Amino acid sequence: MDKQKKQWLKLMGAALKKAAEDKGLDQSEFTDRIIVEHPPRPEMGDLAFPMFPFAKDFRTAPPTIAAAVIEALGEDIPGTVKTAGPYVNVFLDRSALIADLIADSSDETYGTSDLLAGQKIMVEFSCPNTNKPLHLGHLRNDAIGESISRILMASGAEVQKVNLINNRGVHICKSMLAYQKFGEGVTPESSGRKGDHLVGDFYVKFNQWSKEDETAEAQAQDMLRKWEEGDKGVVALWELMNKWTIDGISETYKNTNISFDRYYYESDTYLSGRDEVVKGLEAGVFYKDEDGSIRLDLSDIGMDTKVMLRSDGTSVYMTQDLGTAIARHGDFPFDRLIYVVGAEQEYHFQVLFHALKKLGYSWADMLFHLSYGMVNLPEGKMKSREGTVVDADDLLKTLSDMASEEIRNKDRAEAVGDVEETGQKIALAALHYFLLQVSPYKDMIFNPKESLSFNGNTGPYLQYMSARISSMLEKFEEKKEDYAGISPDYSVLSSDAEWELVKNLSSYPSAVRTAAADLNPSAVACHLYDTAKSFSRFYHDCPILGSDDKVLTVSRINLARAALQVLKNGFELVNIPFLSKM
RNA sequence: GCGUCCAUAGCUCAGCUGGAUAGAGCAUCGGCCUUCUAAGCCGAGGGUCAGAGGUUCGAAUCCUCUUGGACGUACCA
Repeated sequence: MDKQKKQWLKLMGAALKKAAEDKGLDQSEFTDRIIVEHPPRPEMGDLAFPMFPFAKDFRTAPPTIAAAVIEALGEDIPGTVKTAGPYVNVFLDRSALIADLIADSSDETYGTSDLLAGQKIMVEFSCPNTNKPLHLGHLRNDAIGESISRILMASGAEVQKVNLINNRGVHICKSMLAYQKFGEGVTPESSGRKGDHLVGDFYVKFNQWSKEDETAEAQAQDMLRKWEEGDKGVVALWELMNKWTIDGISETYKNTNISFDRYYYESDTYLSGRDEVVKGLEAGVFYKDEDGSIRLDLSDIGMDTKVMLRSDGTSVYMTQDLGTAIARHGDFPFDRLIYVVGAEQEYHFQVLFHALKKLGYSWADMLFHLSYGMVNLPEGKMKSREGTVVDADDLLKTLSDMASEEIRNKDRAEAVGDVEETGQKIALAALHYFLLQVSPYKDMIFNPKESLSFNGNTGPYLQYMSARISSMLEKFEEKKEDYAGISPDYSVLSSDAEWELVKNLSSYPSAVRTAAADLNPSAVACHLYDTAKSFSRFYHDCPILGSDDKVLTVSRINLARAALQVLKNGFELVNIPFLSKM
């Protein structure tokens, strides 16, 4: 559709100019002000050009201009035009557009572009703590980060996905301490408990214990100090338990199709961050406060001061992020670094970016905080203390089980083959679609009862449509000989349902472009829903294999194939597994 | 207090750079399985786009104020 839009913009520009000349006006910048739209109802046309903006220049009512423009367009145009009050509505040459679509959408490159060619973009996301398993909030982060990365790649950028493991700090020591006291040597192997959950259990245990024993917090601090000093026993335990957690979390990543090109560990970067702060102090960017801490003065951007290094010389979150950013630019000289991090850390990133700028790093302007909203429950925030946190693995398991049960209830077990595997893929579709259909920056509500549905505007609905197309195409392949030598004729695809589907499929690339420009996967997710819905209507209204007209069958098959390709390509971008059967 | 963000159907969410009668799903009610998978399709009801001003030929969209909410304003991450 892009091609046609551009073509019509040009035609419309020329026509406006001609109409202006006829009136004795000389307005050469008309073309910049032309707006293309889509009429609200299909029977009104495919493209709409409002004439309001030119009313002043022409000193005429828009409908009159519309008529003049149509006059100026003449007869020799690819399609037909009609005035609709102040609008010039265009009806595109359908068969030409369909032929273009079929040709363009033949493979996985449909929807990709070179919009960001040559750009190196680093995307940071997930960033778990190593003291507990992932929860629903992480799943949103992961879904956004992974999807954004894929969308940017599809737009031609060279993308590096990075994860920062927060494996250092007193919260880690709390799990360790509880393990020392109550663990009795239990391991993930001996208990059969997934490593991250096992470590998380001890984190919970610590919090219970600290209520009874008021020295608990101090003991944890003491352990952190020992860790920083390199105490062998503490470091060994730290390494062991970190491995458990990371192994467990990695399994969750694997189950959700999330991956990283590179891992950074806070334990590696906090020291280099400290060096940077010291350098910054010497350079006069930072200053030493009366209390001994090293700070950044932010009064120039209307904020207070911020601690870069504690008075005892230990590092804070900021210290570490400073070191990490600098290390990253060395590893991968990015044109853009996108931090996918919750909105509650906006202040932190403002300070971080400002600090880097003041330290003289020219690339500080290329840092971007993709600030996303929280996932809340109907009763409010998820609170670990109240045990209302939705665990990622539990949620996935619940969804998978529900999907598997659904398969059996519908007597599809035999058709799909591996019920459990299919169930997992349906679960992923449900989850990722649910998380990505919402604009990232908005808070969202997860209602377990309602959100776990597989009907309606959901991921499984999208999968269902792709599965139906697949099995139909399979059937077509079986009787392919019957259609040998039959060529498609797209002028036979004249129903509303077909045309709506064609228009949707044609605008898929622009949905991907929007998603890339706005860093918003929901543009793709929502477009795919429209695709599935359009296909569904087409499929319902238009017999394909059942038609006696072989030309019609072949033409519709090609359209269905295009729909499947769009769904498949889009699924890849929003991390929804494709199923040929369900 | 100050700062940032949000407010669209009973609920969960779309609504592209301002444009024609504001859209989906869920829920409610009513149709459709002798025909390509009913996880489907079709239809009905449901809206003062939080409120008030303003800009504009034209506002859910831009500006100002008010109200309600979230988050932040740590030598936590």
